[in-house]
Amino acid sequence: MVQGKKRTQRTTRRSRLKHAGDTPISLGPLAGWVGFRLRMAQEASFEAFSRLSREIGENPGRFATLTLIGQNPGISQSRLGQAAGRDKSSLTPVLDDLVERGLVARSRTDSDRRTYRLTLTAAGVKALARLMDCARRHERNLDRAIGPRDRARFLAVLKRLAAIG
Amino acid sequence: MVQGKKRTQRTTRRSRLKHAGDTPISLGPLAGWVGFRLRMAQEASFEAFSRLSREIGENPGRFATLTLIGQNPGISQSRLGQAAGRDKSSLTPVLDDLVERGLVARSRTDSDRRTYRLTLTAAGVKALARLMDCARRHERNLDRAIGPRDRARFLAVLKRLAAIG
DNA sequence: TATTGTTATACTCTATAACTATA
DNA sequence: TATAGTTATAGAGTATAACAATA
Repeated sequence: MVQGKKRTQRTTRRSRLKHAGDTPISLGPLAGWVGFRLRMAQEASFEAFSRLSREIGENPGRFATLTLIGQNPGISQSRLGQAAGRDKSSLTPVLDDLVERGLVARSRTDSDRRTYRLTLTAAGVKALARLMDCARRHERNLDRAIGPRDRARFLAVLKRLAAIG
Repeated sequence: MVQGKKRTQRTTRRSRLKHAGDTPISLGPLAGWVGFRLRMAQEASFEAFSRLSREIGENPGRFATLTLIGQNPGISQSRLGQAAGRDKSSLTPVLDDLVERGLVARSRTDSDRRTYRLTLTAAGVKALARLMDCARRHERNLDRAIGPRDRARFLAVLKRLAAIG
């Protein structure tokens, strides 16, 4: 229990893009499919961001959580879960970790003593700022691959895809 | 051990896109970032494909493996791992599962008795065909969200993104 | 010595169900 | 009864390290 407390440094997938293999492998119909290419692109992007955030000693998975709390101070854990598309029980260890490391404060409200109000501490604001730097660098790298001409259109397509049933 | 053998039907994230919340949550800078939108799009796409393949009693995670074996008959487990970007040890339970269910055949070679040659069985070919149907339907759904005008360009961008260091 | 595949082990992320305390 | 959060538990997916068999 409370597994989220242990912070490991080597969740990486260093071996991910090893030597591309002797003989090229046939991808068959996969090669032209959006679903497949979407997954590959997302994995590459996540991997690159992980690397950057690990350089500053942060966990890429915490970034979205810190951002959402910073952007919506006083948000409850359940609301946060909804926004991130995760069950509230999944957030308990994440927040335990962030609180223990002094980045997030949980405070009870008077009106409804069941819920917590989540806010960033000063250290949390700082950590988020560092992660934002990483994210900006990361976005610049992605933009370079996308090309300035295609960016807006690409982003619009991604938004439409995220909304499919 | 050999955890891959148990097939669960409820790895789903039914609660993923629950009621979109009373008050809209501010995404802040996340909203305009490719990395974030890429993740959301990929999750939606994976979720949709999971649903379709579950309808036919198949695991979406097995699709790429079956496709790669079907496309490269006689491939070894190590090569397969390289192609999928996974460690060979990660494939052992996956292949145990596929072999146990009679979809894939492992046969030793004479030339090098360390490696296996992986091939699809007749049942494997059939299962793959059913998954291909799902994938085609899935692609049509994605294409509808993308729009015919943007598709080629979108795919090209995804390929470039997958290649970032 | 190096490589193929397996095993033992561990860690992340996620979920459901049952629980406590509030409402 | 219903909701917010926690705990117990489980499972998928992945990795590293050590190992046996083979090269």
